[in-house]
Amino acid sequence: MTNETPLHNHFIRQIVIDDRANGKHGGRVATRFPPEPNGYLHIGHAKSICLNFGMAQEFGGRCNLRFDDTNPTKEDVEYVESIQQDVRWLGFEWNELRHASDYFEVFYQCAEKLVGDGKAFVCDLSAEEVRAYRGTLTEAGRNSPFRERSVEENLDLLRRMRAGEFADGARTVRVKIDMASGNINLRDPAIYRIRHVEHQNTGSAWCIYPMYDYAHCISDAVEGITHSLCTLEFEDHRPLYEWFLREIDLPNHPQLAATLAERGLAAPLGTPQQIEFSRLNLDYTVMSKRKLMTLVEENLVEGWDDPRMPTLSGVRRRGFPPAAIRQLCERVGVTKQNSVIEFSVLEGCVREELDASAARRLAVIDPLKLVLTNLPEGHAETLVFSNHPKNEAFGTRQVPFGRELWIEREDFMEVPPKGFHRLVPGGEVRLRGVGIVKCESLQKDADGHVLALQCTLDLDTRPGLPGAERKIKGTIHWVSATHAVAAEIRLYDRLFSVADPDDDSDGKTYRDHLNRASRRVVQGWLEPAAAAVPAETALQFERLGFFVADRHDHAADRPVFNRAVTLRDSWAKAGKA
RNA sequence: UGGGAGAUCGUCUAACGGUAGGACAACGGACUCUGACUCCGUUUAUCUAGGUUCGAAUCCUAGUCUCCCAGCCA
Repeated sequence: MTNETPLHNHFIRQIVIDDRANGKHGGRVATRFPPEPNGYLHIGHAKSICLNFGMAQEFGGRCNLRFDDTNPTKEDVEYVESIQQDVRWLGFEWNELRHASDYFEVFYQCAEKLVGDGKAFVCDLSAEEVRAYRGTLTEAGRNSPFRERSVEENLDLLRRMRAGEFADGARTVRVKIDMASGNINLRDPAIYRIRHVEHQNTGSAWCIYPMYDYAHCISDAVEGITHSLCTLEFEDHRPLYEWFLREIDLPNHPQLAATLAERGLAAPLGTPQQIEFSRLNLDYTVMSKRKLMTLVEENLVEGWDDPRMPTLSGVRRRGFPPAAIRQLCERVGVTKQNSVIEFSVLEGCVREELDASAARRLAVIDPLKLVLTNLPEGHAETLVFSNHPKNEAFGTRQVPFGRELWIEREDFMEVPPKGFHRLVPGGEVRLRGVGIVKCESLQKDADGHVLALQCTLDLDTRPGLPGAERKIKGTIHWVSATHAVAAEIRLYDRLFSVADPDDDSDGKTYRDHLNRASRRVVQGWLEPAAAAVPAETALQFERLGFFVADRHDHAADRPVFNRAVTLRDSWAKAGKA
């Protein structure tokens, strides 16, 4: 079975181990997974989920799911629902479900403190003016002309902002740090903006909304998070994260969070530490929410859960098991190096997991008729097949067999290349579980297209007979033509034709690199026991690949299967097929 | 000509002054009633240049390259 124990230690685990050894945070470990509900989760998020929930699990700690919903103009309940579903599907359960918006009152109280302490001010500059005052990467900025307003005036303005007296964008609340800092995040960043819009969680209770940098650290502190794990791009936000925590000093000012207790929300105030790690990127795919959103909105794919999408709902529908995604995250490790993982690593994880967990079935996706001429007309029998070659616990099943069969068209060649182990005119091959057949003759249409093969079955080679031991180089799969169930088979390939679709240096964008052949739908034939399976069951169709009964469209009387991944095929790879 | 971060096989990732190891990929072979799985083997790496040291991926110096930051996004 799949081994999910750590391959090796990583720097974040080491930090946690050291912190516990030093008694930091009283030895507690508390993490959180903080998605913004503005899109669907993707494989990149899976790394963060596995890390955050994994560290908490490993050290007997807690991990919250927290929606970072501080910008109502971009967020939607559709996303908060899908995110919960995806986290659970991946195999994790949160300690508590929180929203940053649960803390809006706390953020506001903290803002009044900052204003009262002379650390924050209300700024009347427009967005363009702020940009002009900010300076550039190499030039210092200038102080806002409103920076020296009195505490009284700032407090009055802040309260009137909250009360809704001002128009969107008319004012912001900013903290006073250093307009000359080399770190632009420290040039008096805004902590509140005015937006008269409904919020998916708080309705119309607020018209001022906090900014990420301000809200995130306070949220972490309020939840008693010990290790706040985030991606590399937040590295130069860390000084700001620490500035807020230091200036607000929640542990020594618990009254700022007093409203939480009234609402029954535990608030074990602490001082969290932000630690950054690199994102998970995959080649032949895009991972930015904006681009994924575009693919969906412009119908370049069939929704967020299109099996070609790197979204968790997409890979789920594709048939990738959650254990494979977890294994991927384990295999890629946790470091601060930017990296792009080869898609084959993911496929390897999927094959490894499915090889162990998927039952075997027979199916033909590109049928060619084969008639066993030495069996009587109407011959019918039922064979017993093992469901898994290495695991008897999977049991056996009955497979109907008859005189007329479907085999895979590519398993027959009139003029075979060297090394072809399958069926050729006058040649022999083993029919899986049946015996050795010899191709005696064939029919073609006017175009030379092969219509059917006439073969004879060597009765001495049926299973159980001594003749069955006869060595033969090839074994092919088949399905009884009279019993086969027609199925829609969806064959997927990578969505993009280039390794780095994000690279637009040649003037082309990711849209120009969409793989037109990434989805192919064919009609195939299944043995009855393959069709009968419930939706979302993963199966190996022998010699073809791993397939999953489509979550939404599959029904036993109208089967629909998605190909998750092909089997490794050293024959095709040799360029012979 | 600002600030922050990172450079180890093709790709990820170990080694914390003492034999550069593992995984995936690739290639070759064994096995096989799945050309699968499994097993065995092979190829390939310390960004550069100096220095310290018996010994450097690791420490020092100077470079080079890559990534991130100028939202009232997260």
